[in-house]
Amino acid sequence: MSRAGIARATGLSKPTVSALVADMESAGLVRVANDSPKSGSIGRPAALYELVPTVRHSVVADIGATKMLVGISDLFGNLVTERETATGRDAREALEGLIGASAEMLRSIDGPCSGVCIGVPGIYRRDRDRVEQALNLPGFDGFALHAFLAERMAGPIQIENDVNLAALGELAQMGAEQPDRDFAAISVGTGIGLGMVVGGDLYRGGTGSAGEVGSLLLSLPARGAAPVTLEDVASAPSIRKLFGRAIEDGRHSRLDSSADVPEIFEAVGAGDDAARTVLDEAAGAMALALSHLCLIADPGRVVFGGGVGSNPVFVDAVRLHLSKLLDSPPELVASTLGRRAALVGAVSMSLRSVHGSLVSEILGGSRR
Amino acid sequence: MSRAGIARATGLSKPTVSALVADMESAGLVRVANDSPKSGSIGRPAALYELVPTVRHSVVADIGATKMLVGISDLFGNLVTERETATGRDAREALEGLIGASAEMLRSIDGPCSGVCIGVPGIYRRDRDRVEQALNLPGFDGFALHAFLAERMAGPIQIENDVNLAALGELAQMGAEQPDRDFAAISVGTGIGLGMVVGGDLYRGGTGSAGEVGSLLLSLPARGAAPVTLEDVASAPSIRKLFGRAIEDGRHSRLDSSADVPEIFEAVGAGDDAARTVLDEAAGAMALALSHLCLIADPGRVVFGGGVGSNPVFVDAVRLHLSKLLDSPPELVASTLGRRAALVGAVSMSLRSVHGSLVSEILGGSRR
DNA sequence: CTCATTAGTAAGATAAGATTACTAACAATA
DNA sequence: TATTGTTAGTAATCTTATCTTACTAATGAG
Repeated sequence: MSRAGIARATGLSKPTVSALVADMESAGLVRVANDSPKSGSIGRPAALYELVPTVRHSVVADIGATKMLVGISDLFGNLVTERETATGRDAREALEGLIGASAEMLRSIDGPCSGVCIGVPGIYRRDRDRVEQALNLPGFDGFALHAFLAERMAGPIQIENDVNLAALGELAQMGAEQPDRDFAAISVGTGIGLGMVVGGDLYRGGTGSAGEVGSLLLSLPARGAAPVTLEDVASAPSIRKLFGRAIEDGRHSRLDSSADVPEIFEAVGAGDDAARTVLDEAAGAMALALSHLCLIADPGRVVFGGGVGSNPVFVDAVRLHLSKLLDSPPELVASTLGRRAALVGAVSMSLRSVHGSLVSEILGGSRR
Repeated sequence: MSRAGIARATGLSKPTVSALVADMESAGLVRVANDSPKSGSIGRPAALYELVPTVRHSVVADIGATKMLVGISDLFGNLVTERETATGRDAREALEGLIGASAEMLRSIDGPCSGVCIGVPGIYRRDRDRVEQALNLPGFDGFALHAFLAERMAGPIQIENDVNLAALGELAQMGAEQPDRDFAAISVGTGIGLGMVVGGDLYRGGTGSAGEVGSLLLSLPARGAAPVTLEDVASAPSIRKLFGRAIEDGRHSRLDSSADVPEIFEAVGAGDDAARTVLDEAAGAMALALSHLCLIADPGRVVFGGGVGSNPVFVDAVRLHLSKLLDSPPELVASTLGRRAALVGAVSMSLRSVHGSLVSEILGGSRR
């Protein structure tokens, strides 16, 4: 963007913009872009300025049950480095792996780390600095994550639920094309989670535990009977279990009773009876949950992610079931980010905070 | 608030504040309060300034199915006048009654009307200027409310769903005591509606139709069977109907089969069998819907309003059922605002806009 | 080669607001 | 009762971010 363009966009005068840009350039925050046109259009060619992407780097990570993604992001949100490692046996091992990997990756970068954003598979409560309901990873539950990391890493540390980060990732992915600032991202894999974006920001709820749709009840449990939740029907382990049971019940199938979810879903297209039954059950339950979500929160769009959720066969089946439950169902799409969704969201979240601190730093500097 | 206090609160210097306050005082927007202490504490006594409540008035209204509340609010949110009239036969008659009543009430006020906020029993779509799903009032559905009112009334016109306004009303009622800026207000009466406050603001959803919980399905409808919604079990008409049916089915009761909802609820305490059954069914369904709401949106508190909802018997029953469905259920309380909830909310909403326009007016004036 | 057009700079003008130092008005205390 | 400490408010001056105006720089079109 040129100085004159900034002046037009902000309403500030050209001299003011020039002075500010000069300050920022001498501070090393911006530079003249290489692709500034020397000619081509009428008038004096503009000197296009761009952020120097390397003045700040942040560490981003997504800690999963078995695998962990760690990366370094620059100011543009480009992942300069990225690495996938095993999570390890427990929380401490995972975090030490994370710290080691990030330290090593930061060595190839000049300048310090100016922020950390990590996604965790559970509810993180800022007020108490505790991870809750992190069932997948031993030792995570009740862990004081912020205190642990603040001692060992530089810069402000942000911790967020992985599904919420995935929602932010989808927001970043949609980008400027579609300004869909209100939507929901549902992740269906080992568990089922929901992240909601409201007005371009994450919505966390009153106590920070919004989006725990895995525990959604499919109906009022009969007296004494065990309640049946969405996760009992539509998560990956449940789908496998239900498929195995369908086979035992004598349903026809060309697949083995220990088939994997992608195999099951693929078999549906080939007319597999057991696979069809299981998919219908899972998609029907998900559609019911979605109908609740739409009537309560009315997201403009729903993005499905995770191993099960990003499968188009699943999304199509849910869409069909939902159309029977709602008059005007929202747009359902399958995520294209795959397993990197939460990492992309972590980048997006750290960018917000880094940009904010950059602005106040520039203002603070010029006030002196 | 004193000039020195404003300076401390805003971070501006005392001379600046003094100049601004002097401007506002000469413009008639603020005045020295009568209760300024001439003595009592150490130091020079502060001259306490207050907004002049009568510089702006707005018209607020809540249009119900049968009755309509119209009032005039000053800058403090005091209802200077308030009137209850019959809604009339259709939308046009209601609106003409509203316009007539407000014009008459405004005559006793000096100065013009600086804003209008009305609550309607249906979804209002700003983008299309259409009321939708206003089933209770003939002629309302599809009515271009804003265009109609803008021709006949002065100032900016705000139109909002009545349940959303009731939620705002509860927020205003809670006031500064409890800063509960994330909560849900459920209105249970002829219909069932939900208003959500997120971060102190109304949440309307992607298409503006968030909170239509009346249509929430209690379970996946069996193939070919009619779906059963929350409203089919827990709304006032449904409760009466179910009670009548329970009597027909031979349940014991000291009440007539045409008993009213308050009578039915009161009978529960006396051990009435049929009443107990019906209450359990309604409260159970509501608890299921609440469990969905909590898992999805996690409100910090839920306020029940409306004829059925504000009945403590109902709230107690829902609380009991909900405690069986959720590990940590939110606080459930019955509204104390009664039928005036939406009107109070309309006052609150109009205050926000009037305060906003006042600020920009003052700034605009001082810039000249 | 000149003119229209757009980018950027220089120098003075303006005004919002800070700083400093004062006066005003009270309570507490000797 | 006079003094002292405390808080409220004002007067005069100064900073500084910004705008305005008028300029130069660099290009394409004719």
